[in-house]
Amino acid sequence: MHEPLPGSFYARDVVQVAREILGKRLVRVTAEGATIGRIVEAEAYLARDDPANHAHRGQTRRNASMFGPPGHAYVYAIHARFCLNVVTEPVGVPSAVLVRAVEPLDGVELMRQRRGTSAPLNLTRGPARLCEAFAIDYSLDGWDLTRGEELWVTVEPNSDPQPVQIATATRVGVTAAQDLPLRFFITGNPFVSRPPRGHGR
DNA sequence: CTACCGATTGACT
DNA sequence: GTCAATCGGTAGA
Repeated sequence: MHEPLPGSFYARDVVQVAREILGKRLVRVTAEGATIGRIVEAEAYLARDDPANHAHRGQTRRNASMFGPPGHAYVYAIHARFCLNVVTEPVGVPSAVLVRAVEPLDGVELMRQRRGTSAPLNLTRGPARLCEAFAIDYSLDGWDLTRGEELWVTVEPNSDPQPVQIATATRVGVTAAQDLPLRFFITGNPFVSRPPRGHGR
């Protein structure tokens, strides 16, 4: 139970991984305890022809993890907050999936303490919020998610007989390649960070 | 060294 | 809906 997904899950096309990681569980274990959440929203960053990818202009110290093995974490900071990606595709191909939101399943009280708020929707809805709730920072950049220790992704037990319904939209916040349909989320899940562009009244 | 700026969030009108 | 705090990464002088 809570077996980590193998490297072969990540060593595939980044869009396929971004879609299939939806509905999986993100597990984080520290001395404080465990937190678990269902991944409900993710974005793909392509190795080629994607100017929104941090690796678009080549390898730097920051994005080095994206050039490493699939199934490792790429953690970066933006606006003084952390975001979590999982590295995909073979070594040397800098693609990754940004985990944008999870639905809290276990360890909710610990998430509340770390976030300093009790409103459920504010705990893990958004890439930097979920990192704070799960105590994810630079110390986990490059971490091997296939080890099944400290931080990993696992298949949800008692999977729904019906597969999750996936919607597609444009990525959030990017200023380059704004029109690429590379954001994926579970339709109707309230923990998705924001409705697709053009939604609402 | 300085200047610019972003894969965000939370406060505010 | 709008807007600015925030700070490390990157590029350039």
